[in-house]
Amino acid sequence: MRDEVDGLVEAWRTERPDLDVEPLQVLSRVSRLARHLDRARRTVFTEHGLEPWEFDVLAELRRSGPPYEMSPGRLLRATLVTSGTMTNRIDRLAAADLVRRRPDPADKRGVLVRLSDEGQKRVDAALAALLEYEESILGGMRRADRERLSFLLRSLLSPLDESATHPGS
Amino acid sequence: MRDEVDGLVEAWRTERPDLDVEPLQVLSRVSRLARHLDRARRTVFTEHGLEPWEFDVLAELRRSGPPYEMSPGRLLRATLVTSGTMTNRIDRLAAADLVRRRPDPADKRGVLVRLSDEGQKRVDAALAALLEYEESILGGMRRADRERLSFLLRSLLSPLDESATHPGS
DNA sequence: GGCGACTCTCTTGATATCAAGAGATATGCT
DNA sequence: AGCATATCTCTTGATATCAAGAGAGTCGCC
Repeated sequence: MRDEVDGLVEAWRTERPDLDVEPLQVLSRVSRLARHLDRARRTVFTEHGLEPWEFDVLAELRRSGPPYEMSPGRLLRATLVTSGTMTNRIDRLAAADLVRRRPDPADKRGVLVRLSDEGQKRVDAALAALLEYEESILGGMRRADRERLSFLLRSLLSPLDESATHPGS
Repeated sequence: MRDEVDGLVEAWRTERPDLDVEPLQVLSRVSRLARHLDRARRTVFTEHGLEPWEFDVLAELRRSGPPYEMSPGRLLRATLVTSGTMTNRIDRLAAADLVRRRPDPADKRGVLVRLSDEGQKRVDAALAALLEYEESILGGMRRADRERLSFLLRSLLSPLDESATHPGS
């Protein structure tokens, strides 16, 4: 079994024998795997009439539970985009009738974004398709290995999530 | 130990109890970790006067070994960008004197792109800084766990690399 | 109660990317 | 040899994103 990263590491070891490139064995694989997943997700979502960014926003609303309604501000913080980007996204989602905007009765500065019935249908279908695809990627991996992998990845991710969530350092 | 993905999975389990969202435990962590790594890489490279895309191109040349020279076509295939993007990148790298363009003596259609001395200095320094950062991320992880993680990630990545490298399916 | 600082959404201008195609040279088949 | 096809780099037009800031409304402190 061999992948692109084995070649990458080998090339660096030849060109930079003075450096310890061992961390690439783990972290380059994470990056490359994520790139493949992005491409595949785009394909899966396209089959369900959604762009990846559309899924991101709709899924955030869907996960929040009934009444599937949030402020743009909360949405942009959850999806890590800027306010200009979120305005643009909501405009296009509303034009496609996947969400609806209404004034926030409690704060006249604000609006609320609510998932439409069609939006919920689409995001529910897209999630099912995504999981089906992801299951096929994980394919033969045994349950014990999946859990081991989740555990190890969590140990890397958890400190990073901490520092991103509490940016006060 | 808890991360954002634990919350994500919990929310989906509440809202979609009919679906098995277990694959997210592995693959959402891969995606989120990659996003953190991208941000951090940007920071590290900026400290060395390079954009991430500049590092990608310069590193590709550096890894190819002396004389650190490749065609734009080979570069764009290695970095997975389109030809228009690569032309733009080479323009800017040449303007910054990190690479030089010259006509290919063997093929009058083509040009060759060669790493300049300054380009090599920059990419060498940036790689060292990147590895230092990556080592700090891996921090306390034991060698045996790193190897286990590499092995499991390779088993996921290898089939995907195959299908991307040989697109004839 | 009134004023200043803060928060929220949306707008503007600039940038990097991609998809599609143009123009020039090379290659192979008859 | 000659012509069609393939290959290579670069150009064009459209799009999504971000950074910075504008305008409207809210909240707290004096």
